[in-house]
Amino acid sequence: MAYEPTEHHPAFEEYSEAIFELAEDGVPVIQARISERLEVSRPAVSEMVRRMEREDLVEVKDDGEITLTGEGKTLATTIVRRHRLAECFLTDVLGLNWTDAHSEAGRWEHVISPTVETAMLKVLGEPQTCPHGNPIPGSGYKEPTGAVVLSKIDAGDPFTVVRIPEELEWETGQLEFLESTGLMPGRSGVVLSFAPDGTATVDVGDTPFGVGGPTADRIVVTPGV
Amino acid sequence: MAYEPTEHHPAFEEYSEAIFELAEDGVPVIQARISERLEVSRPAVSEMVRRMEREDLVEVKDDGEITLTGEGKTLATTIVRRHRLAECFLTDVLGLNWTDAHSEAGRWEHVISPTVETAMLKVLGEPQTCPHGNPIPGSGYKEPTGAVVLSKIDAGDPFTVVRIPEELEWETGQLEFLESTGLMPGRSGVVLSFAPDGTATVDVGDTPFGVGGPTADRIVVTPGV
DNA sequence: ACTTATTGTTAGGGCTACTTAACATTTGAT
DNA sequence: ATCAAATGTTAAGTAGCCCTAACAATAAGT
Repeated sequence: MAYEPTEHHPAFEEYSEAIFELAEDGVPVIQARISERLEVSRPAVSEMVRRMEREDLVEVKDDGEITLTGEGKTLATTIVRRHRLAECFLTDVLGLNWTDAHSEAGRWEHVISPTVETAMLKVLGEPQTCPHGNPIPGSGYKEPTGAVVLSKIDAGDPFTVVRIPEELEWETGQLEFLESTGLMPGRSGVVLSFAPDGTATVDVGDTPFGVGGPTADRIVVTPGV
Repeated sequence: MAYEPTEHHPAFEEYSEAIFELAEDGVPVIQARISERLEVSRPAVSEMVRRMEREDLVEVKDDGEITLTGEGKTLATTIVRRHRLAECFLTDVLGLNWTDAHSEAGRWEHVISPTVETAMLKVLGEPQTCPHGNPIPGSGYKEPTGAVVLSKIDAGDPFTVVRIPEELEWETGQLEFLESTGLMPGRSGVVLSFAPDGTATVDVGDTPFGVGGPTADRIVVTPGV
């Protein structure tokens, strides 16, 4: 059928999303970080940021920090919402695994229309988070009080997984690993020990396994069962 | 997430699909027809056909007729299959109407992976045609014997709709009209009369209505109920 | 046969989004 | 304070896909 481009340039969608998620993950939003996450060269980011500034999607502070404008935030939350909704849909309705759902959703997010979005929300019963526990913008989700990162749990103490931040999903192999070990939102376990380098050994039901320090610094959990 | 381009260039997918569907509709496959259906300039088609020839997706005969090579046909049927499967999915699972489903599917077809395709087939129970009655390539669908176009039915005789060819779906307003009148696959009706200009007046249950000659020349039906 | 319509191609551009190479600046660590 | 690492920018170039204008060749109608 007639070639139908997206309303907004797909690249603007991708960059807005990256900026939103970097901020969400607490990473300083500068060009270098965008370059890494999107795997494009720094000059490419430099150029795109200039264009997005011209289009009033972002503002760049004197120290280089990039923030989304109102319009930019609208675009970003729309894409993030569609991404996470698509992940729910792909796992719950089509039975895909975490890993596949994540990469598929990276394409779906640019193709989902408001009509489809509404229909998906209805079929799924208004979910509030994606399968990895990240909030669906606009769903009214509130992170449980007392949420901390896994590395803050004392050795010997129990915990319940809240969410796997987007930053980790983007590391190759990470989702496969977490899904295979069962370290996923809603699951409870116990921290058995911490190695000097920060590696945590945890038990969520099956065989205990190690979680690297940087990863344990990012996975959000609540203390207790 | 990292920007993931499609395996094949989206334009190649779009052109292959157009070529496949023109042939399916019995329209001579020449550049001018592709130009019209995709709503791009003739030079654009000229260039793309040259590129697709270079990539071994099509062959151009001396008289200008364009045919898909084996590889081209594989690509085309893949896209057409995903398009029609998506239409089924969008109507049956997400409850979209015909018109929306058709335009959405035009984007989905480029985004659906083999994994998702398999999952959709399963959820839908291996459908053989899209909601408009067009065969899903690879489904083993056989058009009913004795199928003819609506304009071949004698005035006063009953008929059952088999399919609305892709060519009509692409005309703006056509799907809305057909859906609103109920002239859709599986429905039976009676041809009340033919005007001198070929316009057919039909009755499929509600108020009788007229169907233009060119349209009646394309809608496929079987005689009888 | 002659005119008109249809079709395809060249030539010359444009826009988006990317690349590498090279350079300037800033930040951090010792 | 200095050297190295990190960051952003310029410049120049590429690929993909599109456009208009102009032109040549073919097909069709009177």
